[in-house]
Amino acid sequence: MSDEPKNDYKDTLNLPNTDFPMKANLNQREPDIHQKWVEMQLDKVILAQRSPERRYVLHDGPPYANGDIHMGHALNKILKDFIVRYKAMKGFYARYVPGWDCHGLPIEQKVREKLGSAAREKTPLEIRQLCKEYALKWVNTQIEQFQRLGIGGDFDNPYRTLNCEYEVGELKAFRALVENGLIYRGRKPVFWCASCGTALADAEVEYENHTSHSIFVRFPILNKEKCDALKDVNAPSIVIWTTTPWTLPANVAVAVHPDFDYVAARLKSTGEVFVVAHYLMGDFLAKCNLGVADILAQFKGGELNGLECRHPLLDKKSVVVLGNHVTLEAGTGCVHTAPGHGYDDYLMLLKYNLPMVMPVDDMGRFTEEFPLMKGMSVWDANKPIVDKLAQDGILVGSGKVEHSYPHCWRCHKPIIFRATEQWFMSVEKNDLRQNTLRTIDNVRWIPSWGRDRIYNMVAMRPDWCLSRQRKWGVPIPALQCEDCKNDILDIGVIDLFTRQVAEKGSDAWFSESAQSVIPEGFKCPYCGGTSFKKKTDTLDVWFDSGASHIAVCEQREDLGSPVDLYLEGSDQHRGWFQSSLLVAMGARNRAPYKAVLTHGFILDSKGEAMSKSKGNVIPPQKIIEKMGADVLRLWVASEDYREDVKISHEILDRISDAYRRIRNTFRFLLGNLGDFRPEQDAVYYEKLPEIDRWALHKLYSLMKRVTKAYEDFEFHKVYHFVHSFCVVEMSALYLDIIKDRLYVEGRDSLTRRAAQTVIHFVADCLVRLIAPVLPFTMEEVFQSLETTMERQANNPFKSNQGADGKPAGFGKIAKSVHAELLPEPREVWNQPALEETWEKLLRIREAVVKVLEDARRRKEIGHSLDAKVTFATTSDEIYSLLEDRKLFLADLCIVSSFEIKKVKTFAPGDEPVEEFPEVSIKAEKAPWEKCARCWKLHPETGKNARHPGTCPRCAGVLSQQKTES
RNA sequence: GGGCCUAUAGCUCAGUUGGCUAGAGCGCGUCCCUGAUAAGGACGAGGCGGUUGGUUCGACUCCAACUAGGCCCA
Repeated sequence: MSDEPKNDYKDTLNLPNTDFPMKANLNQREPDIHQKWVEMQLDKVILAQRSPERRYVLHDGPPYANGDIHMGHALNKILKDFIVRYKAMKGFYARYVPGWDCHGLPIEQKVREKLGSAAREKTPLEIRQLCKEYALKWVNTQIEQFQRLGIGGDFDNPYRTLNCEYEVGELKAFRALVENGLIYRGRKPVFWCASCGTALADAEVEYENHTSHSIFVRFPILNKEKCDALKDVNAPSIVIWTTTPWTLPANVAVAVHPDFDYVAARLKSTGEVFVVAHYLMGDFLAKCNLGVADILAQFKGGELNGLECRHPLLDKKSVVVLGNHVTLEAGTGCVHTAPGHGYDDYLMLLKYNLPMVMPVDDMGRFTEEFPLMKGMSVWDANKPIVDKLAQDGILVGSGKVEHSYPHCWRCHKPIIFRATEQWFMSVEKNDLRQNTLRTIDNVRWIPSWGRDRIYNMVAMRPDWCLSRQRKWGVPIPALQCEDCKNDILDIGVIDLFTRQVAEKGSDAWFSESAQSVIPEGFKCPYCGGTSFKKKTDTLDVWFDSGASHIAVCEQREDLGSPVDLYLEGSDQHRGWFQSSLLVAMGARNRAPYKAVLTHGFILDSKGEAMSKSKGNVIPPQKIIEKMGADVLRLWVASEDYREDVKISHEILDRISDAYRRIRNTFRFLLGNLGDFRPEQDAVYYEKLPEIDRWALHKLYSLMKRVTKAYEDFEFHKVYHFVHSFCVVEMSALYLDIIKDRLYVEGRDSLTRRAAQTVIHFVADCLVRLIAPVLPFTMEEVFQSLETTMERQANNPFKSNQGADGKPAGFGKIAKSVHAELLPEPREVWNQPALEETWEKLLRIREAVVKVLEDARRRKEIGHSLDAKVTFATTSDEIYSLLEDRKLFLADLCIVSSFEIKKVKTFAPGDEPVEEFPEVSIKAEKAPWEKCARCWKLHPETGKNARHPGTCPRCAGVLSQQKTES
């Protein structure tokens, strides 16, 4: 409010000016930008400028269409988007077709849940219709959510596993497997609810407490002479422990661990000899009240291999097998094995080719295979079986035990494990397993341990059970012969059905007659029968997605198979990576991908998994709303995703800071380019001041490093390089130093135009370089830059500036940064010698700045321009380094005066600085007047009458300005 | 219990084949600026390298065990 007249020269300066706002307001701006992309059909615009010959395909693993996306989805899709956008800007015809997994139990379950008891009255077709509506609703929701994240790709033509075309492709894959003889009918134990009469999926099982019998049963060894350790022992029996007496009729073997120590122990009381694990002997004797026993022999479980025992209930034998699943946690270390009633037991069946015995029917009653209790429910049979064992002297001990036991989610009755007929894909036939293992080594796994992970799994995995007793899925087109009841898979049937699917979708299996899929003259291959009915099993959903390379990539002309990259979470080594690989190997005898990239999981700040119960879940929607999708994307970029990634509010706050820093750097660049027309104003490289060339060298180095990081999929390096460039090289150094030139010098002066030339390059290169990571913000910058520069077609700038003669992408009026090409660093910018010199120079600057800080603490100066620096050195090298640049040193350190002196020794009080023993630096308040315009202190300030209060330089600039106007 | 993986400052990351007083940026604290201003600059304080053993003249780097955590199985 002072009325003292002020020499205000502010209006004569070239201060930054831009419409590009400091505050991002991403939550509002991002949807607008996305809308623009939709209007201009950006994806088509990009592809139109690329050649399909040079193609890059990232094939999308389909998320399951049953809910809002979570952070894991966001991580996965954003990473994919980085790659696709990068490849597109690299000049590739980059294709990304998003997909959705639409079939399967969880959706069917949700639909049935909603229907409640009404579900029973619905026909399969009605249920399927509801499932379809449910899935499509979520597909559409997720499309919106992914697009809100800035994910590009063909969202107009995504693939959905429920589409006819997809189902046709999937059946094609299935047909090829059938044709190659890989599909067979077998038995496998599944969860079974005897009261509902149905198989249950894992998700339909709930664990509740249950009281069971706990019994120890002896298996008398019939051929002890086969085992050296036991041949001299009198009448040894192996003892097993079980909590399900009713499974004993299905016993075919006893499993022991090959490496555990076992003993033959003779009871002091009765002289009976029992074989149990050494470690568990005491526990066993106590639980069965058997008193003490003498150890007669001790040996490894492996020595028992192949012994035969008498079956406890039936007139048959039970063999001893070796299994690593045997533990010493409870029981006797000898495990009753009934392959029809347990998964480990079933694996033993596969390993030892044991017989499959299944004396229990759909309603949980014994069949004639266990005549003694035929027709009796297994639950009712427990007691009589225990009694019978006791009666026969086979029971060694018994009691009750309460433990958690699987129950049916619907009727809450305890369930049983029971082998049923299923369709399998063999991993052994045609050497499939070995071929697959070999193929694994021809795929690039990133990180490399992915190879070991999937290799071990494929090496160990059992045959793939493909059938599900469910309605919502692609039906397995199998028929059953009405005469001999055999199930039949026939190529002719599959083909007829596939033709129907192409028209009507897989609903046709339920809507059309069996007759309609039976080829003319078809006969049952087992009995020659001619009447058939349709079976109603559907395919495992993992088969749906596992066939996508055939159903989508092979089907769509511009994709093709194998594709360049699959990119999913590391859990997919067991899931999609493997299902896709097996289908491809079985059907095509090659891998569906050239490379597989995996990311880790999202953890909270403590490194723990996120869960509703822990309350540490951060939904992506919340972050987008609060901070914007670009901030979330920057977070993805900042994390090394090959390991698990952490997210927390602190982390996001840090990222948000980094985002603002990058944004503001651009704002400063844009603000200073308002009057810069590259085609007229750009300065030749050779005429640029040294520091400008240094800045371009740094830009060159940044571009090289960032490009390499993109190539290696190391986005956290992209983030760190870019952020550090903005903070260190630009804000703290170059931009701070050139402010004087930009603001103070004449608008059209060479030195100001030189600085603009550099920051123009920086802005133009940086905006493209970061576009894949921050698509919204960089589009905003790019548009602002375009308007600012009024770029022209046929820009002459490119022809006279690039020493290598290559256009750097200038000169075209592009509508979107994402349709642009990445900037090519110009070779002239690369100046390693300059860099080396400048490292020294900058270290000296650092020392000077520290001395300035001392002066500031002494309250001698405020702004660094208040200072006058006197620099003395005993070193010839340092002296000449500075002497060569003496007119520039004051600007470099942003001080008003910088004097250098060569000295022999330092005077007292002129102690050398810590970093340089041969350098002494003094900073003091410059004894001159401050120029009202440029704020530098200068001896001649105020001597020009026409421009009071200014220094000679400013007076000159002002006179010039007058002439111009 | 098995397969694969992780562990460096409050946070995100660097540390080339074992040889440094373990680095950077952010954040934090203090100061400066008020012509990038809900911005910008400077200085400073922060680390027992998850723990314990071993190999070595020397280990954040190699090996083993343990602990904590992650994914997938059982």
